[in-house]
Amino acid sequence: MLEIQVLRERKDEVLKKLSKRNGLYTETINNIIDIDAQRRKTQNELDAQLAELNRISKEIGKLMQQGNKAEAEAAKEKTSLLKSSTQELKDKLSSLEHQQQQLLYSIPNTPHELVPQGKSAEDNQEVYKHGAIPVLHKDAVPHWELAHKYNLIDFELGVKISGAGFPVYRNKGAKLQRALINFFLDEATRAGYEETMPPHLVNEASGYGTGQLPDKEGQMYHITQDNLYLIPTAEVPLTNLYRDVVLKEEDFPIKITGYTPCFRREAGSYGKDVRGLNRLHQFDKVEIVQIEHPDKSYQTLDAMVEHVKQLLIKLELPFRIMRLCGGDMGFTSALTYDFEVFSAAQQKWLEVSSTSNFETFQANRLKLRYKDKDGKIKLAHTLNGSALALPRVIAAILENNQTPHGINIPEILHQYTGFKTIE
RNA sequence: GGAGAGAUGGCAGAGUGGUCGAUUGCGGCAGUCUUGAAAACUGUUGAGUGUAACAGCUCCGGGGGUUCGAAUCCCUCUCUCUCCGCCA
Repeated sequence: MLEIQVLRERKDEVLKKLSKRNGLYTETINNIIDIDAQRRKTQNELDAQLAELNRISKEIGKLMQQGNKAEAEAAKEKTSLLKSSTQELKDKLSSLEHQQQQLLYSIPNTPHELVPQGKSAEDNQEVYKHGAIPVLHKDAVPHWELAHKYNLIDFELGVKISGAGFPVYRNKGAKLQRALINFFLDEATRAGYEETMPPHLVNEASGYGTGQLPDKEGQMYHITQDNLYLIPTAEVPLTNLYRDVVLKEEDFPIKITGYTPCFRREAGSYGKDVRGLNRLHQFDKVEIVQIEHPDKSYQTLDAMVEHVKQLLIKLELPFRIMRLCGGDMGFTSALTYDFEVFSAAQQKWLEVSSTSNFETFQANRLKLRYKDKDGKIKLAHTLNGSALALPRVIAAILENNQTPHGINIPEILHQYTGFKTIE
């Protein structure tokens, strides 16, 4: 959520930045500013009347103590008019506040100056590329066939016990999952992130904190009986650890990592794009989150991008880094880098990480603040990145490393898997 | 699932209708003292909104109500703790 002061004081700048996104926000923002003016005016009127009411009440208290019943009664008379008019103002105020809040929720984050203009994924900017595209043998097949052939993942069995999008990993397929999770967590620990194991179900307030609610509730599984949501990413519990927190400057940076399964209802998209591991309702991911001083957050974003980059290099996967354009960037983000690995049998790039700086957008909702040197309380910056999401990494490992005799496991994983090949 | 107790400032813990935005202790910060530190002493120390700065206003788990006036009374929701039951 954008800060109302920013809209009030730097409207033109905000509108200019937002112009990189799809959608028009001028009218909404004008509307917000208008409502805000009314809201503040109403607040002032109300405050003045409440001050008067408080003054009279204190007077009555004194009169009662002095036993001056008659004057006390007279004073009471004076309050009745104030009471009804303050009530009216209160109602008006809460209605204005509500309207303003709803409108503010509907404005996405302002893109950073590096964000390219553009409507869709085609307008994203490639900023880095690494590794050669592998040339596969003539009988090479996509990962879902490999998964079947080597008994690594059983999609049909998943359908039986849960439904489409819930694969059952088996044998070396399951062990490869576990190996990757351990590898990612170890790398994050080495980079100074605190390892955590957060809850996989979160409450409504947490959903609001990171921006999944109120707009995107359809993407989350919702347990209505207890009003809990299955997390679509560890970003939600990890970032919400710092909801309603006032940090000290020396606490920065806060670096946390965690492995969790992720649950997504993902209404939409069918056909070839969703075959095999490309799109799932449940998948595993190691997330890295940082909470940082506003002056340093872009430096930190670069460091996080570098961290993810090294993971893919160590896994020997060909990949590219895309700077998302305004039209493709998430609602809450100010700058996002997507990592895509090349899946050689499918002959396409698969997104395996999204690493973003949210600036104060999440912090504003989370009330995640810090006290600066002058004792002023300010919003912190939040960042997060997948490091990494497993399924598509596995798809690429299986496809890219297949030979007529089996699949080679990247060397860095040998210590984790305990095996070097899948035959 | 059943029964009971509770929710107050960073923490502990008072406060049962009228200078309570909140006694006190601890912690934090500043100062005195000290070569320095500790101890002791003195002062200061919640958040939001608002203002040029004051003032004012709001906040004692959330929401609602009673009253001229509520941290204090009533209703309701949520959460926590204790005991019993069940259970990895």
